[in-house]
Amino acid sequence: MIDDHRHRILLAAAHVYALHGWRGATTRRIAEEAGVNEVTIFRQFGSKEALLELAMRENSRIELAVLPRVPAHPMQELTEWVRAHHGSLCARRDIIRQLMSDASERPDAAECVRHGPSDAVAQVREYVVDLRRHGWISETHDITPVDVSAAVTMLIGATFSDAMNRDMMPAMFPQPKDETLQAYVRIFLRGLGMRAEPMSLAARKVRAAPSTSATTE
Amino acid sequence: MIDDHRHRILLAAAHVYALHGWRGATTRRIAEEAGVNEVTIFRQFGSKEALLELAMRENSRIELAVLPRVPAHPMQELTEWVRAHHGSLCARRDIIRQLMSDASERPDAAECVRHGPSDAVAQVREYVVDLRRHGWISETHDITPVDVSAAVTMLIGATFSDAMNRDMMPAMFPQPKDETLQAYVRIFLRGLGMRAEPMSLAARKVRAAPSTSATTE
DNA sequence: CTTGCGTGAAAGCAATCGCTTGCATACTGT
DNA sequence: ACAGTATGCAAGCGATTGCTTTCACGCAAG
Repeated sequence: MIDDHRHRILLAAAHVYALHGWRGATTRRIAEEAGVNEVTIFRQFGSKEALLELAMRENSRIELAVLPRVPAHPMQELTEWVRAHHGSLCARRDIIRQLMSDASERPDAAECVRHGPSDAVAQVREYVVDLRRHGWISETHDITPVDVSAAVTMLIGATFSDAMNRDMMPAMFPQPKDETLQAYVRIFLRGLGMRAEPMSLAARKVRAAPSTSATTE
Repeated sequence: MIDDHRHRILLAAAHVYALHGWRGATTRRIAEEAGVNEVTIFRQFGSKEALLELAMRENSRIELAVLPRVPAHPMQELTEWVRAHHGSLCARRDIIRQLMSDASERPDAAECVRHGPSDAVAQVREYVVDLRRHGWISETHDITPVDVSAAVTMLIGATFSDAMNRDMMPAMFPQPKDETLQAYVRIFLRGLGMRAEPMSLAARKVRAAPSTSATTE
């Protein structure tokens, strides 16, 4: 029973915070939303600050999908991953927006939102390194390490912007979500100089050559 | 004298709002920051709502640089434009963050922030159309209209994300700002299948072929 | 000199904020 | 049966909010 109350309060706190931010997330509103007396909040968590800190730690983390260790169908794998990441960001959209604006007053709010995109960048960059290692991207091309790094940041950034802004600035997103995300990946891979098939050197690692993976879904 | 007061109050209102959001931008704080008695605010603007509405209308708009009507040095022109756009976004970074989180409570707050990126997308898309018309991008390539549209959204989205997040998530941006922005443009143009020189058909429109414009600065 | 007008200083008002207190009630384990 | 714990309810505290009122001062135009 007590855990049920704590859980409901934490959920309500995250929900109210997502809608109204730190100052707008009053203990009375959270209590009402949780169907709980306001005093219960203070007896269980001590203070509004402690409650929201807990609620954010448990509720602002976005789960990352995993990219395969060795690339088989880059276009397809990356598109699927980007869609999953975009979905995670959308699910926490309001909370992320509030955290980012509250960060100027409560620096620890930034901490909650920092890891998501950073981990995403790290994971995709690792995947791109594997792409090069397995011959999908020529190493002798005129693509510098800065290009690779920036391309990854660009893909994650565009996905982030899409998740945060699509509902708010429709004119910025003339195409439907799914096709746009897929196109992000296509531009990304083409911008990195990806081939339709991996080079002969590493070709033996791939069982069947996926000849259309770069241009079709 | 009276206009000087109004101006100082509007500036202070925008500044305090950028730091503390709607609820945190109290009339007492704004008055203190403006070096003005609190009553003066209400006598001049009527209410906190009217004041902030005015302050936002005058202070949240970001100025857009212009792209040349006919492309001559795409890589260089686009990079310069993206840098200017990034700078405009950074200058209003805090205000944009607050507006985006306040949008769930005050829908008209979203209005202030909507036009910037949308206009940017429209302008770059027009530039890309000109790129194709002048032969910088093959029309017969496997690049669909959705790709073009998404690429533009991607470039603006990555620039937006860079401006909003770079200070908050350093791990997401391992490379320095200027090189990253330039790399965004490079990935963007390469992802669109841009050539080093425009095609012969439209080549006569360009006086001297800028042979290095796609790979160098 | 007088008449407005813009301003500052001080006080205050109703509402809301985070948080506390006191007391009654219900459930749980021994 | 008893003690301990978790909860609800009502009331209230001091602080802060947006906003108002009252009075006094300075200053420019008639």
